[in-house]
Amino acid sequence: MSDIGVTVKKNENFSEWYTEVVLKSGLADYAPIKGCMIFRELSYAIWEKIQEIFNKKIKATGHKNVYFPMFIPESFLKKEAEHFAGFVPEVAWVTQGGDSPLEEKLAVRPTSETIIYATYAKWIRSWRDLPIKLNQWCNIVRWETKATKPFLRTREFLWQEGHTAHATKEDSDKEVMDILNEYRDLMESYLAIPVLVGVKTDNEKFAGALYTTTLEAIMPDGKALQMGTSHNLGQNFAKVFDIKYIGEDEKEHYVWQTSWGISTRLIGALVMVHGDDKGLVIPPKVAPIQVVIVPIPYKGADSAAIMAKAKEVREKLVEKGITTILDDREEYTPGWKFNEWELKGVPIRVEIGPRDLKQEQVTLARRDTYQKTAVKLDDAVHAIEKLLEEIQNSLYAKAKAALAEKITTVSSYNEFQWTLEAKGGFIKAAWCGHSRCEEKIKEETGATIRLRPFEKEPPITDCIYCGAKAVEMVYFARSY
RNA sequence: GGGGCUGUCGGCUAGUUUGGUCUAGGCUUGUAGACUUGGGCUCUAUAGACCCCGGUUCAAAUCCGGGCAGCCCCA
Repeated sequence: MSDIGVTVKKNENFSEWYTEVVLKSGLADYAPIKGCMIFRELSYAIWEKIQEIFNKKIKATGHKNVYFPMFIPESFLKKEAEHFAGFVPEVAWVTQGGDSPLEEKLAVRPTSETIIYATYAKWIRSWRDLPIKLNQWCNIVRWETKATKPFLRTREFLWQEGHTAHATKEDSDKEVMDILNEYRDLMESYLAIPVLVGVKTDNEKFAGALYTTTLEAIMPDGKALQMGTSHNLGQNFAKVFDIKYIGEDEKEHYVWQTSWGISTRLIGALVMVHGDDKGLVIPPKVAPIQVVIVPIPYKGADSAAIMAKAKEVREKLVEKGITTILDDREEYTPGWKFNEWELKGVPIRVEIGPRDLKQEQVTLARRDTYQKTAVKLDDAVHAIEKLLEEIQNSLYAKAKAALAEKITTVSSYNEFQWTLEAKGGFIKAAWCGHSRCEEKIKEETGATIRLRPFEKEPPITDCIYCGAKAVEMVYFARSY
């Protein structure tokens, strides 16, 4: 019996708990290809929600969606040396078509900068062509050799990648920040996952970028998860792909470019941050099903009246734009349904039984706290609307508190190591700004600098590793 | 990157140590029916499996080798 639901406790074996929730809730299944996964109905519906939200945001600021080929000629990928070196270890290649070998092998895109920018070179002539702001939703292949995990690290995943070209550095800087802010809003206001934002160090920046901005969340096991990145590519790609325009000054200039992306990894974050021992907990704003109505038709009770009432409530909710389903399956008992919908993370369950009918009420059960309340039929819709909002806010508040609890400021390397072992999470420490210290710390502890925060704080000590004068406080963590 | 472990009906598993009544057992699920329904009811009937390739052997789910797939732990 117990093996229908989640059998592992979240705080006892986090890793196994995650795997169980993902499989049993119906989010995903394993594919018969190593490191690949099947996005089932539930996770794909969440992904569609994310697409809907983000599309609305970027379209409002003049971006348009396009689709470029998934095959990239080797020669394109090679053009930007740093970019090529960064991606080549995990590129999957197509070397043969039918029976005959290809003249030039083709990369299955690990990211699309090169193929898109080769085309930008063709399209951009004048300052009047700028800015160009395109985005695509597509799949990506990175042939991971490390252990894979559904949503978090798979050989193929889904994402969106935005690619823009601008006349000036100022414009491109602004684009990087605008997108970062939209990402942040998506994560915090919709997915209810608070993030830290800042800039990556040179070691951790995107291969070929001038600088990379990032959004980082913390997971309950104390590991950081990179939720999204927005890069300023400078003129690196413009120079190798020869993307030039004639300015108002009648002179030739290279364009300034940005690229940015979020992936289905976000779904993994959502599972880890909000889920509990009973399964998924999906924030109302991204829940494919927001309300489930479970009728409770006793033998001898007026089942017809209960059903009629259930349908009436559903109609009213649907009218308000609340995604509602009525679970009228006769082969399952209410108790069974309760468990199933909890496993699937539906934010609110509405129970309607003889008792409710008699008192002209419905019973509301919230997924996040299991709290049950009775509300009068006339107030039901309003109460549900309010409760959805409250659940959304409460999930965010809870995650926010968890994030705050997982940030520790340390003033020595000893304390750093001790904290990392005992507690994990983000560790805020003073850093001299040199890659060497960062590398040594990574080697010795496995932690990397996740970000250099935008909000600068004066260093409280010298560099915790080398003792030289520190330039800033940065956030370290072990990460997924 | 390093280490450990696992693969048996759709799911969870017994059997593997010590090869042989294993014609592979149980629970759950599926299907048909009855009974129930406020937290995974109960009963009856029925369906369903040894990951793949090779080796050892009179005999392989069991031992050996390889492959494929998955999980966990550490960095």
